[in-house]
Amino acid sequence: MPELPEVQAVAERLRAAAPWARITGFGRFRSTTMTGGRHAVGRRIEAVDRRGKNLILRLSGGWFARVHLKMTGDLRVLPDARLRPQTVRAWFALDDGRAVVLDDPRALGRISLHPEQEEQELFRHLGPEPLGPEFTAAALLASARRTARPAKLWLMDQATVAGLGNIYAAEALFEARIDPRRPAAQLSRQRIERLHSAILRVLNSALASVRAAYERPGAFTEGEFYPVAVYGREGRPCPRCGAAVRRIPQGGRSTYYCPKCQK
DNA sequence: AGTCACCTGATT
DNA sequence: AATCAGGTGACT
Repeated sequence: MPELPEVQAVAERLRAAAPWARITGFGRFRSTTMTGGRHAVGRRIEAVDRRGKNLILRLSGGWFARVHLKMTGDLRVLPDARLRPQTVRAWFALDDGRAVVLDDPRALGRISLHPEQEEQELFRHLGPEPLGPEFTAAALLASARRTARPAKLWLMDQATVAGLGNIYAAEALFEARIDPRRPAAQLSRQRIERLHSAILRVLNSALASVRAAYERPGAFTEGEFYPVAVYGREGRPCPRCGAAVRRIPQGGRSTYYCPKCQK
């Protein structure tokens, strides 16, 4: 599921479940799924934030839970902790009977508990929030000049900008008409400006789609909730020029792009 | 800078 | 049986 827009929607949906009761216990699928769970017991959730693709559950008494959904995770509230699907890999039981659960068929998602002083260190490797004030074309240009990597791999690096993944990196490059294989350091200032605004457009429009889908149960399982131009569309016509969309391996995963209009 | 391990399930 | 999957950190 989750790149930045999906993680943001998860955060917003969780916020709607406030006010929170106290955490009375926790459970986990394996010891690696959640670490430090005991530090959450007796505390209350005070806020839900997002940093890149991470969720932060701020707890009373100066602690927080960092949740990473990885490939297939979802974090939500169930009305009854005892009625949890098999794919729930970790949960916090609340004293009103509800539970906050990490539902993750693939079991790659992780939760860890930390004192608030550790937050800076924990997220030190993350670049600017793309929808925040620090993400400017100038900052993106400076980052591009410091790397030898192809544009797509550079964009997916969480140190470049926090929250883009395989889908939205490909979509932003399509939108900006940039070949994903082109070394980032070669991109002109004008192209970087185009890319910067493409990232904002793609993420904002995905966010609108994801929010709409969340208000309609089942929308995610129906497949297309975001109108992708190239991702997963190998061989289908480019919506801009009609040429066949191509799929190439980059960094061990698939990149989709239009060979005719991305230069 | 590139590859692999972590996991499970869907698809070919 | 093999390959692929919206992620990332730990290895060569």
